[in-house]
Amino acid sequence: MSQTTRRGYHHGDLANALVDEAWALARQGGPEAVVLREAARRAGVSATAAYRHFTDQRDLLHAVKDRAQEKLVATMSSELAASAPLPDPVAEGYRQLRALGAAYIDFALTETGLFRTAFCHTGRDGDDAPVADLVEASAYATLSATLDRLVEAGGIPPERRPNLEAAAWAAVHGIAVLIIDGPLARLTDEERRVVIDRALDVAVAGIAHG
Amino acid sequence: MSQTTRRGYHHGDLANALVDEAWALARQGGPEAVVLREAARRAGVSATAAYRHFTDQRDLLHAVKDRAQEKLVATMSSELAASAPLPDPVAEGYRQLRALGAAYIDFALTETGLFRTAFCHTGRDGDDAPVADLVEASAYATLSATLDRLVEAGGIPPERRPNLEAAAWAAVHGIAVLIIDGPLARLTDEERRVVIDRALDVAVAGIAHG
DNA sequence: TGTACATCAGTGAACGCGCGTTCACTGATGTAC
DNA sequence: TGTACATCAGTGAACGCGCGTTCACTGATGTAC
Repeated sequence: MSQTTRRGYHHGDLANALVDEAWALARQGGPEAVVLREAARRAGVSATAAYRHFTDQRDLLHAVKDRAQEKLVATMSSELAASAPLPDPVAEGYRQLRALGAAYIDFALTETGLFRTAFCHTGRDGDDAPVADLVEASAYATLSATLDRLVEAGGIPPERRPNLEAAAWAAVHGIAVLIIDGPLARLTDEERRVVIDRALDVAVAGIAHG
Repeated sequence: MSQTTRRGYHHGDLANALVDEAWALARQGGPEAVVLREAARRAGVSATAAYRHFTDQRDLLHAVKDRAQEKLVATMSSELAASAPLPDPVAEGYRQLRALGAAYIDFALTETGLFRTAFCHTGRDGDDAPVADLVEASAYATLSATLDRLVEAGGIPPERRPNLEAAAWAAVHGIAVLIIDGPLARLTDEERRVVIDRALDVAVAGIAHG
């Protein structure tokens, strides 16, 4: 398709086309599937051409990783926005928290390749983005804001507020990873649903009482 | 070293020697570092010799994976046994739960290569061991037994018992993964200590109240 | 509007890498008689 | 105790693979005059 939009010798927007193809590879096979030569092939271009736009294969992978992270955040946000708020602000805060967690896990299970890519090593300097980077425009920020609202509404005493992001994140991330390629991979869909539900209950209860 | 114990043309115990070397590779570089040729090299043997004892590179990796899982369980068990019990059975149950979680995370952070190997794909049939397999001789069994004791002692109402293993496991696994190569990788040692502590508090509270 | 020329964005052949794996082989070991 | 022979456990050369990457190149584009 990017091939059909190509006009003549010059591609026009090869950088984006390559990321698109790499994205498709990642989506289907995770970060290991992001092969520079294959992305170029699919874009209808010689492998060398990629080096006009990316310094490295890692550079290309990193672009996909960024996009995958954005997609995760966008999915969570939109799922949150789509749901109906509750009148009680405390209940509403907890509902949001649970919805965020559910959306995170759902993304991980339905877009496994992208999820794994969002959390892969690219080996690039500045990779393993420090939390500081994540605070802006990320799942972390959304989560953080939700927790803040919960404190304001009186749902969580302020002295228990610190570091709740990490605890909440760990709970949902753990479930996602254990199901994706850990010991919970063999569960049936129904068992899986139950386990996810239970884990979310426990996580929310932990934030409420711990 | 395995080279020095070698007597003559026949090695004597090449299978174990290869796993030892592969183990050392995994310990230092994770599952990707388990290179059959390198393990053979280190064992002082031609690469081909490995095929007398393992059908595949995957087969060798799987042996290391098994051993890494056992090591994780052994570490958790011994750390649990080494700590002082509390008089109150409920408090003791929660103390054990927390100690197990702490040991799990500690193993993940100090033996990262082995931890990652314990949870890697080997692509072998029967890999991604179903939970059923794990119930015997595993971290899962230890956790399960601890939760059972907690129910018996009255620390958890029986109706809230189901699926707590997965929830607890997810919490500690999530923290470990996020720190090992996720967004929490850049924390200082002190921040890390605080985050782990907080996450354990929240997880235990969740199990107690959720 | 036309031309000269720098720059940009591609090409395609080639390399090195290190791996896993196969092959035909040979030296060592153990067992039957 | 000695010998024949099957079997076991190694050897070393070689292959194919597909990758990332470099190289010298050429076609297309845009700008100055």
